[in-house]
Amino acid sequence: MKSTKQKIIDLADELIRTRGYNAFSYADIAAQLHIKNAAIHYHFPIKADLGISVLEHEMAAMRAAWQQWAALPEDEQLQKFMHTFGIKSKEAKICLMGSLTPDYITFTAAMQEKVEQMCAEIIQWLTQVLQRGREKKRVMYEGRPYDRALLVIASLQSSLLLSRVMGAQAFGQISQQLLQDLRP
Amino acid sequence: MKSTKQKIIDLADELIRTRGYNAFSYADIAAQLHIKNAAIHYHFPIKADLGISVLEHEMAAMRAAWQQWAALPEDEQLQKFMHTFGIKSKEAKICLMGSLTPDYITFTAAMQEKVEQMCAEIIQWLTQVLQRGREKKRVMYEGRPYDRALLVIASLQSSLLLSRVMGAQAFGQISQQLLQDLRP
DNA sequence: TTTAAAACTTACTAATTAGTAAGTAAATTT
DNA sequence: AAATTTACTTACTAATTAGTAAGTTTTAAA
Repeated sequence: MKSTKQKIIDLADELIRTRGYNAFSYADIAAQLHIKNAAIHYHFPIKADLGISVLEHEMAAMRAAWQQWAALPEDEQLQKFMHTFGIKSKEAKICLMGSLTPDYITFTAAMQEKVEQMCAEIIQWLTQVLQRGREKKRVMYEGRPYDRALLVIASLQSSLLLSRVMGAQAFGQISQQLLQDLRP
Repeated sequence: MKSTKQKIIDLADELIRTRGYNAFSYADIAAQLHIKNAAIHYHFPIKADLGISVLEHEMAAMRAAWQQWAALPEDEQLQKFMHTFGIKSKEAKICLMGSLTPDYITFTAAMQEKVEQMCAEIIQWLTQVLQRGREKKRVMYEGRPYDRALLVIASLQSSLLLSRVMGAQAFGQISQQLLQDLRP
């Protein structure tokens, strides 16, 4: 049985991914969970506290997945990573980066920092996978691993944004092209 | 001398690109232009009317640019297109697609349609440039031109989003990689 | 079993939101 | 010069927003 706090985080996560951070309110959560507005404020005094908790939860889940994949060849780790985006695409959801970076300047300093940390951590992981993958000749590309990591994450992020507008097949089309460019 | 209506559209465009559609209000515009709230409602009865006008203006400007470039070789058209994103990146602004697609489901049907139209038109132009460019051997890539167009626009869109969080150099790093993959 | 801490609800507030109705001034047309 | 249209302002409203203060119930500890 999930705690109320966890239910709030999960629902906030969903609302951020579907409607956006500035387009959901405590009232939306209260109504859906059959609790009162103030109950949310008890767990998360201000909205940024909830936003930060959602980010921390997402990062914990990502780190857990990365650890599970750690022993796999780098090209397979990459495919697993892409697959998580594919799942989101089918649910008509977007990633937290895609949802939160457009509204970035409306956030509190503490939340901006969390968003920055998340982006940096994802890019760092991708950079390492791409670097080792190239060393072991599991993937191929020109230029610096960091730069390629930026391209990959940027493409995946936007593929979710575009999928909701242009149709769900957009994700597959973009990720296919992305993989093609990385084939050894 | 710009009309009040045009000033409202221009300021709304800037606010959408910096703060996001759901994070700016008629009051923000009224204060900056030293007019009253109701003056904006006179020109744009509901917020979606203003949003749609911003989109139509952007599309008109884009079509004008495309026409100017029409005689250039396709790889140069592509570089010009990327350069417009580079300018936005330096201004810490994002493209309308990047700003509006995350909030897509909170829009009215009429505005959703406009966003869809804009995305479709940009992708269509890019598809044609990439197709002709490959025929003339000015650019090279595997797969369908439409799929490659999706990848290109997705990368550019997200490069602006990431630039504000990870630093302005991100745009250059991503677009460099993008061009590398298209080199004949 | 009393105490106390945790997890809420009730009942608000002050600010902001999009949007409207009625009136006014300025420009344009007749 | 009179009539009309355009471009506003004044003065609101009803709903929603994040957030708070004080009280109540539930859970757990001493």
